[in-house]
Amino acid sequence: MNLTPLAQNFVLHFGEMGSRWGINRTVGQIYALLYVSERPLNADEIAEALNFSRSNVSMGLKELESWRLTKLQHLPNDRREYFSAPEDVWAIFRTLAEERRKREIDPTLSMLRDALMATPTNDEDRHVQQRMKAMHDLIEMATMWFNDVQKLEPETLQQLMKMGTRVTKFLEMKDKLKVVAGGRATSTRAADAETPSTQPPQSN
Amino acid sequence: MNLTPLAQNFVLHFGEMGSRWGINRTVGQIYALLYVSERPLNADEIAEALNFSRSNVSMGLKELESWRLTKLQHLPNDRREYFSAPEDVWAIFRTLAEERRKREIDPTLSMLRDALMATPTNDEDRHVQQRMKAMHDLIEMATMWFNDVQKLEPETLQQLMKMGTRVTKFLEMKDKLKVVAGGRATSTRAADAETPSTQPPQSN
DNA sequence: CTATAATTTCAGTAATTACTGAAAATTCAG
DNA sequence: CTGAATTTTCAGTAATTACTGAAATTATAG
Repeated sequence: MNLTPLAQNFVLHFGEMGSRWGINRTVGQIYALLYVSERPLNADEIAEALNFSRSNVSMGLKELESWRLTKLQHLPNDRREYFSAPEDVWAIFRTLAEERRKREIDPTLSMLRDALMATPTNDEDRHVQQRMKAMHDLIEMATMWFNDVQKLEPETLQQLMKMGTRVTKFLEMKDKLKVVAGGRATSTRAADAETPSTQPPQSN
Repeated sequence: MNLTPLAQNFVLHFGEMGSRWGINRTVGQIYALLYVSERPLNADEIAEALNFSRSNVSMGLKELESWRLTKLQHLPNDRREYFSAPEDVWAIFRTLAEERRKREIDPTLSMLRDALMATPTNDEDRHVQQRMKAMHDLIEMATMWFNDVQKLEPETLQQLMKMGTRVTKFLEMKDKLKVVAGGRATSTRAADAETPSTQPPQSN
């Protein structure tokens, strides 16, 4: 196992990136290596290619597995386990986002929700709650949106993204029509994401 | 400066979260404190509230500043600097994303682009490049999309998100028209993911 | 200017996190 | 079963990152 400079470079860069996103360098490198490899690799090959101890690789793989970013398989007449990365970059991205949501966003949301249940006993806490509410609502909305989007076929999503803000032209049109028709302009299933007190329904 | 349990809890949680996202605990806590505080705080107040050394606070604030997440101001008859967090959570989120893009995504894209310029001399590198291309394209598209979206008014964006995947109905329609018009039936059979059998109501 | 208040820097140290090698556990061919 | 191959665990150590206090720097009131 000897990496070409091209692969080497990629792997090192991803190690760095990983560490900026709360994933350790080693794990990032292992992942990058699997990602660019044309065939599944066993732990010894990984250890050799990256110059890590066998045990370090074992731990890294376990970590990756917990993120559901590796596929495990066996080769005929070989007892060793072979690892590879899923090929579809969209799927990878989705998995990662999903996992982060479960681990970090959901607990945060739940903490915020709990905190918002308490009845504030003074002005300071009243203000703290207001701020928490603002954050809670943003996160919740983003989460729900992501949840929706996650169900789309990559192609659809891709199309959507490529359209960029042009989608809004559609909304604007729709809105104008509604306004003309005399109704409330806003309203969607947002209803359950409830907008209390703060804002009156508006149409710009 | 004595934090209420409510604020305390929030601050600690954000410290934890920060560290999972590559921002150190201290910085996360300082930010959270500023975020929930009803008035700007000076460095000493922060140090006291969080039990950090003055110098640690100084460093933390510098870091936050580099992320453009603090506002600095002066109070009448007071030489000290007072810090606060921007109030608009959408703006905060945008700033953060923007900054991360500049620091992490852009360099990655540029690394990938460079690597893709090289002419591969063997099959292995050819494959490595293919994988890099896939990742490059995904990241680039997401970045461009984000760039577009960033320009939207928060309200518009909010509206879009609340619509969730229903925006795709529009695309489907557009597509069907194309197909009928005799074209290539390419890409989006978006629907089969999870098309509800009935037309969703456009407004309630 | 000068004196003092406020902030920043930074070398040293503490705390945390990453990594290793040896040993234990698991797996499986024979 | 047995024993060799493979993987995992984990205590110890290395490396990294965070934090502090003292000293230096900067800002400003008088």
